Amino acid sequence: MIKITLPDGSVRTYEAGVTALQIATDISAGLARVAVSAEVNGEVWDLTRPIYTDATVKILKFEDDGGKSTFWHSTAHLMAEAIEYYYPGAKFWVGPPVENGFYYDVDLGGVKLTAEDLVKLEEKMKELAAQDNPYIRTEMPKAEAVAYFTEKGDEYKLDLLQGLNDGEITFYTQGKFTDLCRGPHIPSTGLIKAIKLTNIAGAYWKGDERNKQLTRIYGISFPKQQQLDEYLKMLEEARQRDHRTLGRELEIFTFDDDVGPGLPLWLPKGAAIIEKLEALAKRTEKEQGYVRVKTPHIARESMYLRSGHLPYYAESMFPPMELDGNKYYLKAMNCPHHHKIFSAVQRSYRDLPLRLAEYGTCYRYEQSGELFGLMRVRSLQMNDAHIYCTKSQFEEEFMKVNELYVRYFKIFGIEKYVMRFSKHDPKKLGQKYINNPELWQETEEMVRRVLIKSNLPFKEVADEAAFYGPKIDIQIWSAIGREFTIATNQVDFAQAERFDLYFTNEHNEKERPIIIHRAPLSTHERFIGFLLEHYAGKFPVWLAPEQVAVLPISDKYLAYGRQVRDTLVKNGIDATLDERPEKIGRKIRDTEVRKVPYMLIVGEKEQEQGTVAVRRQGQGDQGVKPLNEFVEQVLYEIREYK
RNA sequence: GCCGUUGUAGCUCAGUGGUAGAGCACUUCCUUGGUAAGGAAGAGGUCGCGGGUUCGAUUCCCAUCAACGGCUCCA
Repeated sequence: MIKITLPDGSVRTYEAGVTALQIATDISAGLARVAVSAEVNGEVWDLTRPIYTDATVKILKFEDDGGKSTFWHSTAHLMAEAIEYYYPGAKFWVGPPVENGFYYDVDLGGVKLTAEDLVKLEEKMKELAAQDNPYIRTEMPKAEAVAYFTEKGDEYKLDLLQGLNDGEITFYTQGKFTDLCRGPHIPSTGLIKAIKLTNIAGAYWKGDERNKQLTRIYGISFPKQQQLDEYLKMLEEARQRDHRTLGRELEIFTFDDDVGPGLPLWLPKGAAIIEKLEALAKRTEKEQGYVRVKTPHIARESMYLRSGHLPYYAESMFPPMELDGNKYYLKAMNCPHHHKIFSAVQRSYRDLPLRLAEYGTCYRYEQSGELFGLMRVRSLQMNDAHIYCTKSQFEEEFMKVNELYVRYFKIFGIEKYVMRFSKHDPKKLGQKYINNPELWQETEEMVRRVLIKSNLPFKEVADEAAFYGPKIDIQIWSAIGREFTIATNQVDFAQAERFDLYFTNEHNEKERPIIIHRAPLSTHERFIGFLLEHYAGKFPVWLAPEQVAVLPISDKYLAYGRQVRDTLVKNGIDATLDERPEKIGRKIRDTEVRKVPYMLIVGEKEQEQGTVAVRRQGQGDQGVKPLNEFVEQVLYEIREYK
């Protein structure tokens, strides 16, 4: 007999070999019906796998994390069965669950799938699901498995087998499909009630671009049709929130073929947002002891050879232009220019830390397939600054930059982000990273110390550092779920030497500064792209390109409307006047759609009393108040970043 | 860069081997209306660009550019 401990702490006794499904049935028939897998001693198991020892068991439903991945992984197998039915020679690589659904990478031997094929596969899957075939787990010795796939001529599964040992090789069969798989799986296909194959894409085998490209089919499935409907609705809402859609609708930015891919044009409203962001950054940086500089957009090749960027970055820089026998590059980063400013003047330890800030415009030749709205572009303006400090000042400076993120993120209400401590990979020293193992270790230790001291949650990731040092990246997600680095704080122990940067220390000796590269507000492009989605286009008052719209009831009150608008503008508020001969309902609607935070409705009463009828976007009528009171209120909100 | 899909009016999208349509937006006129769409008329496209097939291509084929979904790469 064995003891089974359930999540509520209760213990039940069973014969050895009991399955989680039997336990679930004992708890309730309803639970057994919706159970998809079970967590046995912390591992996710098949419901039908016998348990022979004492264990803690948690029955997983679809809604549980482990449950979803089991469910989706099983659906991937179901899809594979359908693929094998229509494309008998198909060879399968891996079919894991992902955040939303699953995919399977498959070699179809040159067959190209169309959207109609997906529908066809989907129908077949539904048919196979309805057969309610059980997923049957079998173990197999390695030699036997190798023989099986050798005969089948399946190099992909043979490759997978290489990494496995005897005793850990299991197969799963449902219906006519058998796959090498670690599992676990749901008990049978009948649980899968709703299926949607979402798209087809190419994916390099093992994620290496030198390898063959396999066909990847993405899909998602649910135990109930209603859940699929809700999911599709959510996708549609995300699409509405997409910054590319909002950017067009709200006239923030545009692209044009004649200008070129990845080169955004900022429309007046986009430019207005930029100005407000810069005002925030400049004011904050001034408070924190930064000084501003300006540098050209191009520089000679020699500077990028000196900085060490060319060997690492040449591919992602625009090709050089030749002038008088010299090569000039469009700058892809501001740091070398700033280093030159550091060395332009003799520096003493008394000058440090020196914090050089610039909203520099950079150009990066991103691969064409990488471009993505404003989030990934070829011309970008960075909230850039370089801090030159002594080793003993480093921790404090680095910490201050981290505090700056927190301060900014609070203003923008950014809560969903991950701080990533990006380290180097020792195997790539001398290739991707400057070859100086001791300094890597030392600086990574310094960064870790600061992070722990700042009490900020972070995760460490190898092989994500800059070539010149470790960094902290702040990761966010776009509306459609893509991950981006929104801000970065980097240590640079390499360039000071390359540029022969030094200051005179208190012992009258030359000493190298440590450099911090930081961009807490990212680039205008990525940050505004992110903010558009974050606010769903409804910018807070301080940041809105059009803060107040004055809407006269009819043109009899246009003169008063002008007076109100002019008063607002004189106070530095971005206000417009709707002079169209439209009805007030129409004016309100159009202004609501533009997502202008405040509407002031003015008619006879307001004109007589010197008041305005305030309407808040998305919230409706806020009542009447004197104009000067409203002005004070808006100025307060702007000042407080509300 | 690679795989796949798409490309018709400012936007969203119909449509066809015989040189094109809708809604919204735009312009003009009428309406002067108190909290999310008043009415009428009009203008606007060499159907992404370049070749080919054809008596004739926006439609079929090829190439190219761009966008989109992934992969690889990065703020």
